[in-house]
Amino acid sequence: MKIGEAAKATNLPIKTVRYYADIGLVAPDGRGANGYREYDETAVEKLRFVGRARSFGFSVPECAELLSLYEDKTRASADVKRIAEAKIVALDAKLAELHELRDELARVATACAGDSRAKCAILDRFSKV
Amino acid sequence: MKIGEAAKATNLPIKTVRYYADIGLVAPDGRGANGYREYDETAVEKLRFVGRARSFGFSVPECAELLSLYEDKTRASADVKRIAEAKIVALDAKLAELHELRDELARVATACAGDSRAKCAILDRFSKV
DNA sequence: ATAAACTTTCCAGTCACAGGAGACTCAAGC
DNA sequence: GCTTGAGTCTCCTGTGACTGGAAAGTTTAT
Repeated sequence: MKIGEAAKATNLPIKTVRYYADIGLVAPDGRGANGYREYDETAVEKLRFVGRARSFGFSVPECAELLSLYEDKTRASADVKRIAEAKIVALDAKLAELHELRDELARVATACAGDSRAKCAILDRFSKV
Repeated sequence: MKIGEAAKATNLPIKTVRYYADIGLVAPDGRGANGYREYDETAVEKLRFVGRARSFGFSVPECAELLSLYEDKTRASADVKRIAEAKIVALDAKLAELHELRDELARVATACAGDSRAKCAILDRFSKV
């Protein structure tokens, strides 16, 4: 199939599919006589794989690593587990901080009277003027 | 305090602090006679807030909006409250998304044997939609 | 036959920084 | 007083992961 169809099938922008081909992350099956990229089911499968991994917060180099693990079925799954667990630790830290930020913002919101007065206790604390 | 100390206090790279000053996101308190940026506790507080907000995917313009809650005393508090509450909704959505991501990743990581066997639930999960 | 849609390459721009050069300033040690 | 090293300044370029657009060729539908 051509790049447009592959893009639709993987739910990725055409530009992104082309970009992945350019950087050698997911190469198309080959080129047609007209020079068009040809994607077979395997390539589409890899694109889907990468798309999902990216949405999980893996960088492109990490995706390349995962993809190589994916391609080489004989490799130990411990490698994949190690990468995933490192990612979970980072996510937990992010979650904790996000909660903190959310609560801080909520404090600001509740401290606001919500009327037309330009007075806000917490804002006063931060404002220097 | 000078930029290095401010950077250390906020756990941000010096380059980033300078960048925020350049684009007017978090201006230093002023400049010393030698031209060095001077940061007071208010500026440091803002840097900390921005640092956290940025790490959750809030763009710089969005951070500017969040900061305006602290900075703009002339804004009616109803507006402040409205903006704050909209951001809280966005934060909650982000929280939920991250939670989902984290749990999904944790689930497949535990399912992954982590030994030398070729089968890995993580990779399966990526490839099976 | 022609128009619309699709694909190609190439180049520029984006966002939020990061790296490095070259010059200036400051505090400490000799 | 001088040197050394660390810290800071501005300016310029590079990065990651795309995204947009131009100009040209190809395919498909009417």
